[in-house]
Amino acid sequence: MHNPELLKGTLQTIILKVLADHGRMYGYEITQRVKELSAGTLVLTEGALYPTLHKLEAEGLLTTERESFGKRVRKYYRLTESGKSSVLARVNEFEAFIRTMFHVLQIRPQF
Amino acid sequence: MHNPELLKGTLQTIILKVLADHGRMYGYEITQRVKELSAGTLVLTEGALYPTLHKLEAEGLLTTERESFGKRVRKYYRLTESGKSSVLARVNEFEAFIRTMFHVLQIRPQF
DNA sequence: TCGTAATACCTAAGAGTCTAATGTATAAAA
DNA sequence: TTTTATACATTAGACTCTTAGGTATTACGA
Repeated sequence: MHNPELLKGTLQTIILKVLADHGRMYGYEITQRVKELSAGTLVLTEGALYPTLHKLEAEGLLTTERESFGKRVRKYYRLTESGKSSVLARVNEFEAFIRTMFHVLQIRPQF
Repeated sequence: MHNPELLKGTLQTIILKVLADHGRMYGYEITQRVKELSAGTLVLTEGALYPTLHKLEAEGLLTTERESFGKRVRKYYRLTESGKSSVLARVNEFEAFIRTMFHVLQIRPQF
């Protein structure tokens, strides 16, 4: 991402939506999937990812379960019912924001 | 704006583009125009607006001229040549960000 | 006329979100 | 065997914004 400031405020939405689309995922897996979906432009840093995951869990939107693969431990996250309800709201909010920005910036790009 | 976090990082782009579209404007006028263009959803606070205008001026993207209307003084901002070159780049950057977000969020809304 | 709202500029403290750096440890690849 | 990738996590500091405060003029309604 050339301007990383634009990303601010979208991280929770990204995490929730990716989890909604993929079911159960662990942190590192989320970063790799987002990198893939964004063709390498969007790289989630660990300093942003983990605190956000913990926060979403504390808010009751995610639950976790630890699983061992040999000596390696992964912490899987999945949406709670509350989390599932939130996803659509967050995505709608993001879309509304984009529509507003299109009006303000007077642009109407072809997507 | 329901989620003001989404706005972060877009303020400079908004100011530059609105100035590009309207020519010469003063601070308060910018807030009103943005409010109008966003149907009231996007309200620029003064604590964000003025420091940003000063910063853009310090970076050479804007120039100012004070003008008096009776005893009231307005400070008009306009794009410099450097500012004009920046506008398109910023808007393109924003559009690229949106395209990336559409991929990551797996959405393709009708605008 | 008198108070309030709108206009018009500005700064500062603090909150929130992120990056960069650091730490620990295992597994795979060169 | 050394580096890279995997996998978790925290912390200091940077950056951007909101909230609150300050000053002053003009317009409007009671």
